[in-house]
Amino acid sequence: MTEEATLPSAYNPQDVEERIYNFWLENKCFEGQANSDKKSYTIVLPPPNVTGSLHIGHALTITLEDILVRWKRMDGYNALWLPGVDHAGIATQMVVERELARQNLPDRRSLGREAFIEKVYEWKDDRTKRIREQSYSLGSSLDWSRERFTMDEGFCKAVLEAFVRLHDEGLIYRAERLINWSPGLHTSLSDLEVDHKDVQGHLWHIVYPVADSKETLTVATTRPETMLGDTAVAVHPEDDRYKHLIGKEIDLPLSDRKIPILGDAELVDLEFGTGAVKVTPAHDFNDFATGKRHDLEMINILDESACILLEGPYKGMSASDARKQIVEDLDKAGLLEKVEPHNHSVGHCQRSGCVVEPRLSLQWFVNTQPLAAKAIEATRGGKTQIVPKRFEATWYHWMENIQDWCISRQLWWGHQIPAWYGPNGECFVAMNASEAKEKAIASGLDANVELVQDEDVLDTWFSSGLWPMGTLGWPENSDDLKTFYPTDVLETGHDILFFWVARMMMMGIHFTGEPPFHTIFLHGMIRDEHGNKMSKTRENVIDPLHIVHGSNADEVSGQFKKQYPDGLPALGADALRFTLAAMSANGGDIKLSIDRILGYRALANKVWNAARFALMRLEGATPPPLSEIQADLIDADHFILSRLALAAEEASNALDNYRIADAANILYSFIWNEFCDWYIELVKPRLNEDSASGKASQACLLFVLDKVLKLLSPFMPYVSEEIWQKLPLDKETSSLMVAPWPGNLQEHRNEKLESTYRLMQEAVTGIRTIRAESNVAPSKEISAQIYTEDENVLAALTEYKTEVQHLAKTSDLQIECAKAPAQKQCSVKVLNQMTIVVPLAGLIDIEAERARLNKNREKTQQECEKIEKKLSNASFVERAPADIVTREKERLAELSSKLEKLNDNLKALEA
RNA sequence: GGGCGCGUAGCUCAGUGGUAGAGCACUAUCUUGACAUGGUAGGGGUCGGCAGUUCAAUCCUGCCCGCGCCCACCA
Repeated sequence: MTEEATLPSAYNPQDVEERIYNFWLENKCFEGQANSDKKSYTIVLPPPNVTGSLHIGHALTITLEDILVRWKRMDGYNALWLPGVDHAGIATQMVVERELARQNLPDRRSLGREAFIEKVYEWKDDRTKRIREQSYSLGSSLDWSRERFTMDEGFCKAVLEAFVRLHDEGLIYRAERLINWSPGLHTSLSDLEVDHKDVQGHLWHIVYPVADSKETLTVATTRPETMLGDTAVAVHPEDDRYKHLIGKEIDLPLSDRKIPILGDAELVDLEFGTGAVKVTPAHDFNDFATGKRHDLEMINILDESACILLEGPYKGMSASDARKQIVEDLDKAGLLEKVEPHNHSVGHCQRSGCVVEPRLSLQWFVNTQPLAAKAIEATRGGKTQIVPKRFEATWYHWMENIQDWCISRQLWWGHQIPAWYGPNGECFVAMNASEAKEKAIASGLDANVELVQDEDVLDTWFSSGLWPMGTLGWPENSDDLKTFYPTDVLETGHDILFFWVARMMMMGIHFTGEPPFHTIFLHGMIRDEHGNKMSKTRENVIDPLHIVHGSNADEVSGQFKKQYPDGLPALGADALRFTLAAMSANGGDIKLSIDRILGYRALANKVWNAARFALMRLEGATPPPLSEIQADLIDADHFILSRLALAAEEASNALDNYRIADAANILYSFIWNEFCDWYIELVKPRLNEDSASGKASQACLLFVLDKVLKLLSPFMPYVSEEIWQKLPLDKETSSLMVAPWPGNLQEHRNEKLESTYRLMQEAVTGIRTIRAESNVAPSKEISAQIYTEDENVLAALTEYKTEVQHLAKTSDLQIECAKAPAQKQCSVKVLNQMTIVVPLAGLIDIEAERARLNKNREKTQQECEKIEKKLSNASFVERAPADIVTREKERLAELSSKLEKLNDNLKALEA
């Protein structure tokens, strides 16, 4: 045995991962080639937010995308997987502001815009580095030479270009509207950034006096404080209780104003509350629409922090304080009729958690309907498919009901809106200040006019929406854009289907005429093993890097402390990747457990040891290629080759259909249950024989191992590469990760051989079962007899006698074409096509044997009756397909014969 | 209010119109020269309930029960 051919007895990822990753980097294995002759395959990584570090969800994204990209790269494609980070406007600005506060540094406003942005850039650089290193740790084959950032120079250009063009086309406009406002963050939000939560509130019934009358009108509201901004009361025009009041006025309590009573069938639901609704157009979306319909005054009563703005007793109070005070004042005045508990849904800011206020303000919007129409067309027409298909329903529902998108944010961190204003509010949208000035002059403004740029920045998702094209060079028609655009697959969590994927589809199609990808591949959310959301407060977070590199006792989350008080060992990137891949079925949520990862770590170790075995036995020699020793292969070899060919085909098909979990499971069971459990055991006696068969077995073992490593490489890139590098093979490439994908091994398929070879496996398992049930030590050689009445079975078993003897440890094995004679002092196993008899003189426990036979007999009897019943049903025989009927008949014959043998043996036992 | 999904072994989940599966856990046994992160064998399921379609339903249809998620401006 040569020194270099030995492997340690257990796979230790820590010894391997960093070295292998650097090897790939040095060999530029990850880089896509612009202008390549090969067909391209492109995925852009969903850019992580620079706010933080990678969590387990990112690990899933990276795993699934890396598997696809590594597979396609091996399969001959010019693969590009492009990394980058997202500036994540609101989130990052918030995190950095919090960080400044934590360090007792001056806050954002005292720093000023420029200095603050500088601070954010420091944060961004630090985080980007960290995210990059974390990506390395997971083994991601990202093309780092093409790494992008949503605010790098080229990307800024893309964003400006997109904004200016959409504006020129009339698809971006500025308008005063009611928008979602975050009083905590002092910025507008898009509809999607508002989370609606059910809140237990109240319905206050307030008495509104009708002007110049003794009558009153009681309104019901969940927000009494907004009555300061009421500009009407609405009733249903058909409501007999109130319709005589329409056209009259209300003396609005607590305000010195009169407001009209109107009839509005759209706003008012006769059944709800009192049937009379106070209308506050500046603070409620429905009321806003009503205000538009009736041309009502819109009174803004709240400032940007949601405190009362109006002069008077409530000025400066927060909305909730004002509510208390107003309710109290109304009560004192005898105007509070009653208060009912009432559940309703309240919008909360997705980032800060504060209650979102509808706020009237001047903002920029995208007219999304024309853009969405084309995205719908692309998915309807099949140019872009959504996997899994069930997400199409939600996709269409959302796309078809899309609302205009508020894209301006009152933040500092982000792409500043390329609009400049003249002294009288004239607005000029341009790529830069000087172009804006040109436009201003062209419009007739003075040449010395001072223009001021819009202070606001764009919604982060506006820039992310340009990610696939922008990262490849758009708006320039760059080589990368020509080579890699449209990209192929957009893989991401289904939670950002609307936020991100929909926007990319709309923007991509609008600007390039092509959908940015042909497949939208969505995965689920990762939860803890009980299905709970992972969160710091629950202490159930699994940090991917703690899995990969291990973690000490302090780093282990609370939930795992009991189980792993000393921390976790390094389980390796391969184990984590394989786990995530194997559990990712159907785009469903993943309930992740450490146990599961441990199980797949064992797979890495299993492969490692299979290779270790091969290397030890090959003793450094390179066997001839399989093609040269074809004639010396025996059925054991042909069998595993055929099974390998099937596994390779099925795994490739699964990948083709985005069934990553299926592919992983196919490989797992081939490697473990077929290659290791059967083939390696079978090949052991032959490997070091000095014969043609011995040489052939070496060649075959190595051939299968090589293919296994290739198939496994996208899933477990590290362990497979490390082993492959040590194999005595003539290698096509310097790295496994760029070696050819063994998708087509059809020439090795041999289904007929597989079915006869299974008889050998059945015989072995049968003898082993008898051993186990009769407590015969595995080390003890026994003798056995196999009886069959089928010539073909006899021939097969005779052919594979050596294998059976070896695997079942039977020194004396007789195979006979006869009905099994009834024998005493024997343990008997009756199978469908054979009966196995193991003489156990003195060892046999008659009672246990009888119980076993009886149990088997009962089961067989039941089966028989079931089939007999089926076959005696005339309509079954008539209407079921012929092959099903034939199969049932054959089974019945088999089972009856088995039953007969079982009865014979039971009788013999009594004798 | 609308939409989507789930309910299969103790747990986490695959799956199929015609003989119910995996991993982990469990039981017994074995340290044999690849691997105890292992080997061998075993136990364990009226496939949520009810009805329908069908020769045949865990699978298709409907209803019901339980549980998730998404969308929606329900004063």
